[in-house]
Amino acid sequence: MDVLFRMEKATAREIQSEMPDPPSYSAVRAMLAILLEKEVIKHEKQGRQFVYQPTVTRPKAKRQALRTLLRTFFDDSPEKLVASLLDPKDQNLTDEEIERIRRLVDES
Amino acid sequence: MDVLFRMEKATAREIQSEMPDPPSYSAVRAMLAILLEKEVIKHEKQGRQFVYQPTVTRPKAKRQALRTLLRTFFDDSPEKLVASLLDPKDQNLTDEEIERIRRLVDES
DNA sequence: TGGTTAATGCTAAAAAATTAGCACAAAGAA
DNA sequence: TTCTTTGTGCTAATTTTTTAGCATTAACCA
Repeated sequence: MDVLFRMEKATAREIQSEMPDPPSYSAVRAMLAILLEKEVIKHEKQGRQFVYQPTVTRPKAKRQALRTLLRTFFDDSPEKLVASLLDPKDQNLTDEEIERIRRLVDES
Repeated sequence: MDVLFRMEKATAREIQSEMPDPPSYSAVRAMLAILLEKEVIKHEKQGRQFVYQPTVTRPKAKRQALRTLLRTFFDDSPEKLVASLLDPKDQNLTDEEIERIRRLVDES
């Protein structure tokens, strides 16, 4: 699902190639069939092949992922998350990036 | 693993109770045995029962999770992540929280 | 056009995960 | 102490996932 959320749309082959420790092509297809059945993803025929994409919209998935991350690692504190972003131990932001973030926060 | 990262340590029973759509207690125990075998988690006896915890340190897992989130939903752009935090559509921060984030960014 | 490649539909087997449940032991309560 | 509760160690059965591989068909290319 991570691959699909990142790519938005992808074929079975593409999904497999983007997966870390990819299982066999058969396994990927079987999994996609399961996800289709659960209506977690949908597919549409594009020429000869199927293109898969998540059923949930990307913004919704994004909100959910953000919420889960906050809950799991940041005690539900957005501030702690930002602190992590700024911490050179966690991320490696350039001065320019930090400056852009500063402007962003100042504007709100 | 989300549960374990959030709780830091937990018994099989606790893990099960914190899981969304929890499987059977047997399944949880079986899964923990698999994770132990893969050395993804470790356990120590505490009185009569086992307390489980991830093998990877929390900071390391946190960094990894943050990187994955950035990659999956924010084009590897920390700025976009912060924008999402500030966007009332995504998160609902109080003015005070935003102010604290502003101070944080200004100080760095 | 004809041949090759590559995608899906299917099937069947193997591997892995999930489940229930029992024996045993330790902790706690009456 | 004795009884009850609760957690682990196991086992076995069921269910689910993973895998390989073949037939068929559509797209592509020389």
